[in-house]
Amino acid sequence: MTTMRAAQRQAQARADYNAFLAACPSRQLLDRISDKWVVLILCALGGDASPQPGGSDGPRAMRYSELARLLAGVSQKMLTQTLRSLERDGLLTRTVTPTVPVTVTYELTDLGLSLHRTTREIRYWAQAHMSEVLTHRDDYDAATS
Amino acid sequence: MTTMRAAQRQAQARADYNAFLAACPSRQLLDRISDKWVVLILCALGGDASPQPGGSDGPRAMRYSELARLLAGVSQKMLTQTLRSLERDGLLTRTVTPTVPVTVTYELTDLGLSLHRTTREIRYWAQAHMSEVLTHRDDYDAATS
DNA sequence: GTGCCTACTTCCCGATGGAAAGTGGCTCTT
DNA sequence: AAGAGCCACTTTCCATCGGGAAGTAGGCAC
Repeated sequence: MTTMRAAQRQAQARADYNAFLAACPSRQLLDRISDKWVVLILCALGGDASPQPGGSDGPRAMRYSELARLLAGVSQKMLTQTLRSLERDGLLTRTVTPTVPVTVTYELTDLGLSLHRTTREIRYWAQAHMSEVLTHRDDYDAATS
Repeated sequence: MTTMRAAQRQAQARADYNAFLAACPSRQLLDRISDKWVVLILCALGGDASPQPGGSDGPRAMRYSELARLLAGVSQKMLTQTLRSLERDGLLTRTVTPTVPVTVTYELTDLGLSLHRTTREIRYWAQAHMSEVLTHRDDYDAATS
């Protein structure tokens, strides 16, 4: 029953959802995931901590403080907020272990992993084409100055 | 000469750029492209106007007003601003044709096209997994209410 | 002239994100 | 028993950002 409902929804999705329409739910979802902290959190939990494409050790659970350290510059407020919304959307799980002091770990779900395949490409693209972009910026600024 | 310099920069890129570091230029670039309007503009110019993955007619130049209509909900201010920054970064070109009234068209460059491959995946992901996300949201809200 | 067209640009204001300080629960020290 | 410390937040305050609406520029038609 659940499976059928999911299959039906999927079929409906392919037919109805269009992120170009402002009122479409998929547009809000696109807005949500087109966010720097979302991309970086998915990359972090996906195991892309090292700079090179080949440097991934696969997805792994991470502690809150570990994420805060890796995503240099994120405020605690945004980190918590973003993690909560990703948890609500089913992209990751939040696990509280009653050690002392308490340990909270975050881990990608299968759904989160499927999006990670794309967000990792965004990061790699930014790193791989940085120099090209820098050159274009120089040209543009020189031409418009 | 130009080619060698590009190759050198590329080599340096792979060695040095890491988007997890707040001060790294690639981090700012990641911030820039992890933006809903950037994703939608690239999708629009990449020819993804129809909702289905198979519905692309390939990249094409579009007028300002055409983009404004397709990206429902974008303000003129943000559209202009985002297009300018994408032009500066070399992802698209802006062409003014002195018709009457004036015609301004935007078209992806090769660099823009290479990023479009990824942004289109983001849109498809949002549309394909919308129902799953909706289910998770219901579950989460039911559990935390 | 007046109006109309496209493609912006400017102004104002409410929403959003960052910095920093505060909270709570538990344990270890003195 | 009273601090002190640690982790994971939560709250407060303020600056910046983005949206809505109105204004601008330049050219032609009437």
